[in-house]
Amino acid sequence: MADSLKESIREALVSCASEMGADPASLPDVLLERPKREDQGDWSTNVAMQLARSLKKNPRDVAAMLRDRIPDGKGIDRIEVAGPGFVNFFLTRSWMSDSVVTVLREGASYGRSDLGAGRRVQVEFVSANPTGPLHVGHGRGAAVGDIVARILEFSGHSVEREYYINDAGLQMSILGRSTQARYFELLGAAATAPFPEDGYKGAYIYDLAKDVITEKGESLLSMPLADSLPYFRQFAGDRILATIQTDLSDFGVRFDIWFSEKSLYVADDVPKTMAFLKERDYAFEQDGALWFKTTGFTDEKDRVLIRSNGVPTYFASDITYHKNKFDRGFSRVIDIWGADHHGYVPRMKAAVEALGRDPDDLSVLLIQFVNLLRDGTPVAMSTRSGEFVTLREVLDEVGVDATRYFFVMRRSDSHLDFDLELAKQQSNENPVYYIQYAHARIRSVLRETEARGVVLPDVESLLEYEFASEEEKRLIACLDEFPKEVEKASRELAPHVIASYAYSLAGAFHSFYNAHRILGEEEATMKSRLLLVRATGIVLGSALGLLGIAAPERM
RNA sequence: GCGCCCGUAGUUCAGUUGGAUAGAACGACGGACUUCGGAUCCGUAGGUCGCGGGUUCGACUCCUGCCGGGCGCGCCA
Repeated sequence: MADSLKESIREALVSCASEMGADPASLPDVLLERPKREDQGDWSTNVAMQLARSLKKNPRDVAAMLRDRIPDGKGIDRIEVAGPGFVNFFLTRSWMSDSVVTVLREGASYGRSDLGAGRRVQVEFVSANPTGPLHVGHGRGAAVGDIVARILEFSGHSVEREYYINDAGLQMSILGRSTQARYFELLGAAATAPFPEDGYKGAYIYDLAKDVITEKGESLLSMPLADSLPYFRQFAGDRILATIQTDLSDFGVRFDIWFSEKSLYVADDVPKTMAFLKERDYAFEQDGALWFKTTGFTDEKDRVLIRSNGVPTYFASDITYHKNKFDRGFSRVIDIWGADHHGYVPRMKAAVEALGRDPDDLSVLLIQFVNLLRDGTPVAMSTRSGEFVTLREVLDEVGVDATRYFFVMRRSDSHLDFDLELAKQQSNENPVYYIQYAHARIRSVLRETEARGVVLPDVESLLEYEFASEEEKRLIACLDEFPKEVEKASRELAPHVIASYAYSLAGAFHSFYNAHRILGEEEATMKSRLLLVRATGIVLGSALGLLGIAAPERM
């Protein structure tokens, strides 16, 4: 409906513009929106005001001219000029059954689009060092990344999900030495292997050390520390990665590729990339180090790639890794980082440009911190001391669905208050259950329909029916919005758009359900409402699917 | 000191090509169907959109100065 309306407006616009001597090529895009108020029509456009600006005409005159040139019929009841120059469209009731029929015809693919035109997109997220369990902050990144990937798939992209394992740096050695020290400590030889100053103090290190004892007994006690260290490092790293993988999988987050940083060094990719940059004059030597030349890019100063002691920086690894990504043929790469890395973005963009790509081929999504609360008071967390709330603990306490929803209910780049008690509550304070309850209710009504032997009519027969109530109208308008909301979420990489959409759809349904009976109504009304209920179930199911949250049959 | 983000109802937050009377949830208060699920619904109160200037027909939105909060500014990762 909106599309054909847009076309009519477009034609009228061209006709007006040519009469007033404007260049038809420079006309504004026709933007249709649903006004907030009933008396402002079903659809509204501000193009008249847009056009008036460039023509230096009175917006209301342009609007009136536009109104007179849009043909009646085609579902339009009347057109009004309002306010400073809005053109408001009041539709005949038929648009509602049209919309419901569209949903029912398209089913689970309603809302899908080919916005991405099948382009290959990579989403890299979480990528936490395998030096400890995932904490709450990682959880938010995991939820956002996973849902962004789902949204991109739904809007026609070919998506790969990747986890970058930082297994090459100093951190892994510290992990190994920490585990080693705890091993000796547990076996009463703490003095032999003192705990490193910058070591990982979390209790999980003791668990790892116990596991080593189970595997190896006391056999590592007599070995020189330097000789057993590689074992500890490998063992601890592997175990922790396995834990991370289990946690993510239990959180409903799946990865296609687990990419090891180490593999970049095994294949000599880092030196090759450095040579690549040098050849193109983007890198130079100074003070015994190799530097990335920022001149000409948006970053503020030159950065070290290879230290004077010959050890590459994290930045060098990262450039190499991103070159590797683009070499794999992705047309777009999305990185999801903690917001504390925001200063790193210009540098990485500059690097991408030096690699010969458009800097916009890389999108970085910054995830703000999670402020964990219990009954309104902050839960103390400190990574350094090893006291932090893990993702696992939150999942065990509040469950997957509520955790996912809470992580994406706000914009990713704003701080998030996560109240554990609230998330657990199965009450009206909790939006997750509100949404799921709507779905369960829908399934329940449809089960009851079947039990009473009511046969749903053909979808097409709905076109003869006119929905009349405010609640039906609001619900259908909401169903109608879904494709646009998906598009917006996809364009802006914004999962919270879907989260709040699901909430309003559930709300529109609850209002409808409360105001009207379905079963037992006069036949045409009953069957039309049943089809509406079914359509709502489809869209609500899709929205929940995008969020990776269960759409329950009953609760 | 420089840079990025943020400041909207008591609280937590929506609000992007600048548009109509700034929205929602929670909390508070008052109500609802003897039937399909009350984990629901309906209503009321609650705002100088941090403050001051500017741009214009029109600013929560754009520009600018200040105030307040977060984060970042390494041959760390």
